[in-house]
This record gives sequence, structure tokens and C-alpha cells, in this order.
Amino acid sequence: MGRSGEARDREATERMTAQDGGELDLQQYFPYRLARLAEQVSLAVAEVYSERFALTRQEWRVLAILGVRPQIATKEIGPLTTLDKMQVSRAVQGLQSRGIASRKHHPDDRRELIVALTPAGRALYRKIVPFALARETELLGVLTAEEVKVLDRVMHKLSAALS
Amino acid sequence: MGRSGEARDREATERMTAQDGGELDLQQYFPYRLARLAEQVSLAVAEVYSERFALTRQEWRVLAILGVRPQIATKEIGPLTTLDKMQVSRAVQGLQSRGIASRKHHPDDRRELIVALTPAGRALYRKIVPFALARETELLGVLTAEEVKVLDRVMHKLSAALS
DNA sequence: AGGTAATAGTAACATCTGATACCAATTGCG
DNA sequence: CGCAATTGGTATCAGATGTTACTATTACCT
Repeated sequence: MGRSGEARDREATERMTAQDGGELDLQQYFPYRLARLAEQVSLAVAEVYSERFALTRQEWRVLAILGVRPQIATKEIGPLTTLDKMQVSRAVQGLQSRGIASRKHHPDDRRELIVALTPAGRALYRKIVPFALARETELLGVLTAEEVKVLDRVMHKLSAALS
Repeated sequence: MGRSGEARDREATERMTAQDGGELDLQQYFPYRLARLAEQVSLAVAEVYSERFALTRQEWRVLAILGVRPQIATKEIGPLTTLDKMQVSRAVQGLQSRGIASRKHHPDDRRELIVALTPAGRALYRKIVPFALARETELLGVLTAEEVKVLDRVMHKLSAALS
């Protein structure tokens, strides 16, 4: 006889968190563990763009978008990178000041700025991306195919639950 | 005939990342997705301690430790919370300034400070923790027991791979 | 014991980040 | 049309965060 889904879920939650009644074990607390892991992963990836190429996290995200979407309006970058408009503004300025990106006004709406990679920026992009992809492959390599599949689904589920 | 583990892993990685050769789709890039998810989760939990009780993330972590470990030396808090000693110092000062925690010198080593919750701090802890645990339960509730189990294993594996 | 090195914690400074208000350009509506 | 409202982007300032160097206390070494 199968137990109910609810009972199974509660049991699993207890296994995850090792919680009893009214106490909280930070080491086992899922949000803490997730924050910690994301931090570790972020640091590992940052080695690629930060230590080697002196980019901030925000600049790296914008660069990643520009590599795929040349001629993008600044206002479109925010939603694609989860950065607010101030962060985008500063990141793009940072890239521009190093000759990685260039900006020009949109001809039909002179408020908007259109951002694009310079040749140097495209070269940088092509140099960094393989390292970034390698990091990801390396990381996911410690998981089985099944685990990766479940992880993918789980991340979508959690993200959706929080929107 | 079963394929090799390596082949399976590569295939899974491709499914996760939807990458072809030399391009990087930020939306599918695992480190980005993880950072984004951790951010969302962090925000959801922060509603509990930040909006309702005006604690910073660091103060909340220290409070969580103090709830379980009364009379802890400041220097032990860092490793338990993944905060550096300056962050711990400031968090503890913040808690103290609001009457949540108290400090005294270690009798045998007057460099060390021993931190403890005040009665008001213990009351606060008992008030917050149920909400924090509820948030976690709510979140993990969207997953099946099997998914939670795999997630737990995956997080351990990834964390270990990065240490 | 005496002097050097190490440790716990913090002050002080520099930098980053977030929030608000602002300017310029455009849209919409009477 | 003309003027209020909206939009894209940035300057500016306050608060948060990281880094360095410093003080006080203890440990170590000969």
C-alpha cells in the first residue's frame, strides 16, 4: 500500500532538513545551503572572468548577452540578466571604458542606447566562453545524467513556485 | 547495450545547458540559474527576518546559531555561518545594539568574546524560527520526496566538488 | 623570564551597491 | 499643436561591504 503524497513529502522534508520541532539547524537549512552552494559556484566561475579578465559579475552577464545578441537596446539587458537598470548602466559603462562594448543612440528614439561589442569585445567573448562552459561541464560532470535531469526539473519547479 | 557513464553525462549536460559549440545561453547556464534561484529563495526567506524583524542576513545567520548554541565564542561563529570575522563582528554588534545578544569576555582568554542571546533575543528567536521553517517546508513542498532526496545528494556532491 | 610571533576583535578607509531624484527625449491626450 | 505624463538613462548621495592595518592579549620559544 503506497502512502499518501503528503506523507512522503513531509518525510522527505525532514530528511533534508533534519529538523525536529521548533529548532533550526542552519547547516541543514535548505535556503542557507543553497545560498552557500550558489556562492561557491559563483566564485568558481568568477575565477574565469574576474581573475583572468578583470570583469565584474554584472559586466560578465552583460558580456554574455552581447555575445549572443549584438545590437541590443540597453533596456532589454536588464530582464535578460536579472540586473536593475542602474546595474546595467554601470556594467555597460564599465565595458565601454575598456573598449569592450560601444554605444550609440537609437536613431528613432534618442533616449535609448544601443549596445554592441567592439571587435576587441568579440575577441574577449570568444576567449572567455570556452572557459566558462568548461567550468560548467566540469561541475555537472560530478553528477549522473539522472541527477542532472532531476536538478534541472527541481530548479524550474522552485523558481516557478517563487515567481 | 548500456552506454558509458561518460556518454550519458555529456548528454545530460547538453540537456541542462542547451549549448551547442562555442556559445553560451545565459538563461540556460547552470551557474547563472543557480545564482538566480538562490537569490529568489534568499529574498523569500528574508521577508521573514528582514521585513518583519529588521534583521540583516548576517544577523539572521548569527541569531540562528545563537538559538542552538548559547554561550558561543565569537570566533566559532564564522565557520558556522560562512561569514568572515568582520561580518561576524558587525552582526553581533548589531544584535547587541538592539538588545538581542550580549557579550562578555572569556574569563581565561580576555581576547575572546562570548556571545549569548538575551531573554528578548530568545523570544525573538522563538518567534522567527517557525516562520523560517514554514518557508522552507512550503518551498520543498512543491517537490516530490524523490526530488528532495536527489537534490540533497546533488547539493552535497557539488559542494564537495568545489571545496 | 623576555621577547617575538600569533590570535581575537575592531577602527578606518576605500569601494561597491541601492535608492532617490533628476534630465532629456518622447508619447499621449485635450 | 501644447503641455502633462511616461520612458530611458544617469548623477548623486547614503548605507553596506571588503580590505588593511592596528590594539590588546596570549602563546611560543630559547
